[in-house]
Amino acid sequence: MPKDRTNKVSCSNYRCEIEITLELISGKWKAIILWNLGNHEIIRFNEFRRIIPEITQKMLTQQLRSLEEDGLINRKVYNQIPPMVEYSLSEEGKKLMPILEQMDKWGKNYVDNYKKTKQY
Amino acid sequence: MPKDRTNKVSCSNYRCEIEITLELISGKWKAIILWNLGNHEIIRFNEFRRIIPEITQKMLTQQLRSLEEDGLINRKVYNQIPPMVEYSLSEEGKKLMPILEQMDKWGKNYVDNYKKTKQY
DNA sequence: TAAGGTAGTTACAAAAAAGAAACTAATTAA
DNA sequence: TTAATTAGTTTCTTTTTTGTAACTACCTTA
Repeated sequence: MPKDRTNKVSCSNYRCEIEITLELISGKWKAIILWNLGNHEIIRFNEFRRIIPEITQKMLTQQLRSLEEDGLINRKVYNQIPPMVEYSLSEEGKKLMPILEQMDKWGKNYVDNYKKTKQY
Repeated sequence: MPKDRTNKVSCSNYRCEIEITLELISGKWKAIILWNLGNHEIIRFNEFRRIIPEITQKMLTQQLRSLEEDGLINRKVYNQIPPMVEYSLSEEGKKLMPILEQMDKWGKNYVDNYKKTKQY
């Protein structure tokens, strides 16, 4: 009869806020968007399209709106023609950057260790 | 004419290993699986099913295999009847734990700041 | 007068992820 | 001999995510 090792976990039940955090930055584009905002301070809509050429307008709008709704980025609209909209990290968004940096480091190290056996 | 702020980003092009890291832990179950392994050392297949009751057998196998293939967890099979299979974090997987911890902390703080306005 | 730049929206289609339910094999215990 | 336990597999369906392509409005420049 196996010992029960499922005693204590450091979050309520077995779930935790990792899932929330992960959800906010998951998907094909959100992390790239946040990361670029972390490095550029302010990025406009079409600047994003130049920085991330593969993203479609639809996905870009969708992801930006979602990030805004979640309070990770700010959207500042200048009421002028031609339109000008500036995106930037919110305070909460800025607090995410150390995590993204760690993920970047971990990923680089992982690729170094595994590039012999796996392809990306 | 707007200034071009898209000069330097701290990874090749605009993409970076964040995407790789994120891919490895994304999905509905992987982070929970890793987090629990970080807290329990060893977990058997059916133990996982008790810890995470909502997961189906199919998803559990699928995610465990994927994590194993990516080198984040170890799968140790004891050739006996009834079968016994022990899952644990690999060295690379262990290195992920500080990131998950930070994500947990960030998420908790985020929920504190935003629970007034948003529901989860 | 037509093209180009701004920041989008809309409808539809394809692909990927997740879930439901039934099935497997070997052994032991009742 | 029937049920329970282990660790899964398989097929099919639903849901979610992502992509394609065309369209909008307003103004400036050629």
